[in-house]
Amino acid sequence: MTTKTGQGRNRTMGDIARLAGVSPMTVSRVVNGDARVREATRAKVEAIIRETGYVPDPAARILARAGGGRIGLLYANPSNAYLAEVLSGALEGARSVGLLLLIEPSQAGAPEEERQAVQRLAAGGALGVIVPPPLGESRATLDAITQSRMKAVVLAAPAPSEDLVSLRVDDVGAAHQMTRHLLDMGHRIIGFIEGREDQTASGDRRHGAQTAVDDFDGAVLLVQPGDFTYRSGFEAARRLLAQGSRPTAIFASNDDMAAGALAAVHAAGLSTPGEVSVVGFDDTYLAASVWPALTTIRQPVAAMARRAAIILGRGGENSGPVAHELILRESTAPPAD
Amino acid sequence: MTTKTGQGRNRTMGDIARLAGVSPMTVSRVVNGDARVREATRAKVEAIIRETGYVPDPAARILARAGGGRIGLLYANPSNAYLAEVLSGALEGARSVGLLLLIEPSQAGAPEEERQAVQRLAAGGALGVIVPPPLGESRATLDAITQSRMKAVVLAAPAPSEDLVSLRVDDVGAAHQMTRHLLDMGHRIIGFIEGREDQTASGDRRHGAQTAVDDFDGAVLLVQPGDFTYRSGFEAARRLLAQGSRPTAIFASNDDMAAGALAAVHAAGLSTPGEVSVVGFDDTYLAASVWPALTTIRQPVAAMARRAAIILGRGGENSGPVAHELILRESTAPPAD
DNA sequence: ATGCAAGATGGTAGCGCTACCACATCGTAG
DNA sequence: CTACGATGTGGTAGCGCTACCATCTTGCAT
Repeated sequence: MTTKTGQGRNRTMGDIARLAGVSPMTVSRVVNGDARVREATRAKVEAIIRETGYVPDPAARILARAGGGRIGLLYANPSNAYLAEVLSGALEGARSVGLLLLIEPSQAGAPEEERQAVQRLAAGGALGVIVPPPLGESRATLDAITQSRMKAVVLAAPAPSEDLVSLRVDDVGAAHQMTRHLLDMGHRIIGFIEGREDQTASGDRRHGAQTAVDDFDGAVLLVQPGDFTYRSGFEAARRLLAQGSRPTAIFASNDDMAAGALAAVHAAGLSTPGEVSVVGFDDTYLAASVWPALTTIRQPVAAMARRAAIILGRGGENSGPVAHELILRESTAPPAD
Repeated sequence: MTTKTGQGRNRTMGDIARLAGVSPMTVSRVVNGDARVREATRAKVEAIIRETGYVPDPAARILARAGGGRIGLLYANPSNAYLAEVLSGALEGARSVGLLLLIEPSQAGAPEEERQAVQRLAAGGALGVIVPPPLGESRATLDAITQSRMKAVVLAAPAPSEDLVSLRVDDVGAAHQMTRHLLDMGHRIIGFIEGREDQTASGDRRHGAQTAVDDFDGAVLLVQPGDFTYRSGFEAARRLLAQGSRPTAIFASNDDMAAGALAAVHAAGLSTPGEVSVVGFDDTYLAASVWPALTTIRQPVAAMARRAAIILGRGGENSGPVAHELILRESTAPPAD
């Protein structure tokens, strides 16, 4: 296979440099968004890049940056859509700051596996790790990370220590806002389905809902346990609906449980939102595909992951809460009276 | 039980060589399973490797292999639970054959975007692409791939041409098996909710179900259109249940629609599986989390992706159907009577 | 013994890119 | 009009690994 003409062969940075009449170094700077390149030069190089469809070789890049410039993303097969969003956000964020993303499978609940996953990342030269749930609340993973002296950004969980940055929405505030929304609509008896106890967000959401109700005269919150699964939402809702004073609205701590609650409401021969409003949390794809579509709280998962990558790259210790959004859909209405 | 002291920085091949008292080249041969290394030498090197927990740097490996050794994974809608599985399977497969996986976002339905995504992969030196649905049935993507002269393995869709390998379960056979299962249980009126018309699998599944019913005296299949969403499943099931001769079982072409059907059955005041059995297809996480858990067909998505990576790496033209599995859960029972 | 193929091993040269430092420019102050 | 920091830009040296070829051992026929 001869490749004299550039047709089949992949172009290298040197080729681009020659075409643009600059040195390879300058091309590298342009590609990596280095600020100190004159605007005219940058434009010329960028034009050639666009024209040739040049893409820098990721392998060479990783290698050249040995010891820096790579970050890791751990994932623990959370079979949900969450991961895909984290992934695309992290990918984009990493790209934007010129970092390489090392993706490493872990396995929540298996300490030894978790430790090894972290070590593979460390061995791979990652200087920081993005840790999506549920790994973010796992001692094994967290300990392994600090032990390897890597930085980390934990997603949707509290910062477990000073060194680790955490990116999460204000669960308390969001739950408060959602509850307040139901209250303002006229609901007075609100059912609340709690999430798994071992996740900090569960307690936070409940707390937010509780304070909203407490601040409102004549309103009550009926709490039922759940574990974030559809099934637990179904059962918790069933219990809620069987109570003497039936709630006119049910606030489930996540969308899966809200979907379950929806099914329970229908199974009880009631309508949504006519007789019982149902709301969720997270705004996963389920929320929009269920019928009626769920009013819920949107967590900007992809954006959080993108920001995590950037923090790891640029070192911003930016740990403040991420903005959430109340998404109004069709599963809520004022109570019938 | 593996590593001893994983402390910090990764070792290089040179370190291992020094520790073993051989040259780096020999270590490389051992790592790559080169036959011409004396048994004693190999054993010694392997011992050191095990002891130190050394892992060769994949980037360096690929770079040294003269640009070859990478494959791409295209992904379209990041909110698909499917993707997470494809990703982990592909990652594992790529690793097992020493390939670097380039992950590239695309955008189904936007031909220009799709073309560019493929080109970025080509420019990145990918010698093959893994194409998960729905990209596998998109002309834009497929054309761009052949045009770039890359190999491709299309997941869960028919091979669009001779050059492209396809990895998919036998949809016709699986649907036939599922239907047969319902028939054997005693169901005679079976509702079928079809998938999106533009995906080949939809027609295949319907066809499989139809032939199973046709071969069975006194059984009928009531078909309703759907589009693979929860909502369409809900509505199709509602139509099915409103018919004069109500089906005692509903076979939805995927799990999302089955979940919707479940909700419709309950909304109609009927029980599952007591009065109406409901089955799905795909075995996504939804299938197991819904209540009652769905009897469905498992597509080994991760395994398919792994195999795709291996085919791309080793070049096995292995295009045969992938084994599916009928998963029996709680949503099916003989018809009440 | 001696020669010679086959079997093991080592040395050298990059793969494509980026860190680091040196060197041109340029502007502005003295 | 020189001095000097600030700002672009180029040169050089690897990152960790593997081709490729050179070299050194062996085993065994002659």
